[in-house]
Amino acid sequence: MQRLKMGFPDYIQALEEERRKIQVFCKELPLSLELVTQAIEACRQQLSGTTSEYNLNGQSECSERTTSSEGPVLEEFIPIKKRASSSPCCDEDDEDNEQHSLRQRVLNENNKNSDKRKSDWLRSVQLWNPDPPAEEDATRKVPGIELKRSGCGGGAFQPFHKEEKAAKATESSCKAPSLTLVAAASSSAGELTPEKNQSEGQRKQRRCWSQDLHKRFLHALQQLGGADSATPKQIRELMNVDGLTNDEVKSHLQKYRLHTRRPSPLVHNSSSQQAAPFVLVGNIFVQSPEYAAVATSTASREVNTVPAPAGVYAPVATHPTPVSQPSADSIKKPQFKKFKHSEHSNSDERAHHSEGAVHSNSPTSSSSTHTSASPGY
DNA sequence: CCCAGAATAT
DNA sequence: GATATTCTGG
Repeated sequence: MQRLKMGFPDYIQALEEERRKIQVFCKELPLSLELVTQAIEACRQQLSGTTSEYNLNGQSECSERTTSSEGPVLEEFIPIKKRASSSPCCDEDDEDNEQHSLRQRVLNENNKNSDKRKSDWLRSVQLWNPDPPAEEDATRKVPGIELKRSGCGGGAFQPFHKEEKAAKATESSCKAPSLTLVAAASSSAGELTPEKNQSEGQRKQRRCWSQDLHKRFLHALQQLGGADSATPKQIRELMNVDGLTNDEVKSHLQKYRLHTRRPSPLVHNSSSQQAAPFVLVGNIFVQSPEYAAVATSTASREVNTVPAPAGVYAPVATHPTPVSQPSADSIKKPQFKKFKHSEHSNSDERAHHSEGAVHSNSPTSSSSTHTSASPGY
């Protein structure tokens, strides 16, 4: 009950207030009245008797401070259901059976669920590649708790924020020191898992699509004229990443396309139509006021600036364009099989990304603007 | 048989 | 949800 939130005296007060209200209906709600009255009674007794006991707060042990380092408070959050899911990447230990959920884990430092709005499917792309079991990373091991490393992918989303990434020693699981957005750096060689010889038909090790990897992917995509016209093989070749397989690219491409087409067909509740972070003006995306307000600092307005450079992914803003209500499907259209990309009957076809137009971008400078070219990713 | 893409599985 | 693998069909 709220007892936890308000402390006894307050609780009693609340009860009394409640009783007052109920009293009006004592005819209709005799029992309720009775119950509340009893509750008040009970509370009072306890209050007088054992003062504390409930005392609320209930944060008892947050004890575990992340040892030294940061001083920041650690109240306020308490990861509710942090489930360190599988730990596929980085070392296939997998198999995490028991889970002592309770016990609040401290290490929330990395917990930044700031936004989440659809657009960035990419946000979830992990940062580094599997191989190095070597981490031991910064995350302090809290003595008693051993958080299952979620490896790369796990599900932990690593919001690599444009800024901050720099310092930040307390990275969470993934985040290998390397990588960090160091533009070229890693380059073709470094990455990739050499592929352990997993004899048998073991499932392949999960491939983690690091930022760099994804960049290459995007880059290749651009050169090929968009996700719709590029084929896995071509992409793989362009990416020139050693060890990368067609299937992996294919899979990634599939996901990419998926996220690209319809970011989030969800909640369009009547009343509060959420303002999309970006709006389409002419044929370019710009930040909508609402969002701009939040993100102001960076280049106030500037229409042509497409999505923040950081993201690398431009929020595709597939426009609602609610034409006659799609009613009950459109989400599933097994209908036509392979029409390849080419003819589009008026049927669905919501604002396709401007693939064709993209091309231009000079392959060489992947770093800089990069983003802009993305189809709308 | 190779490949792409969709559908499933994990 | 992200990847991997399997299923279809060209």
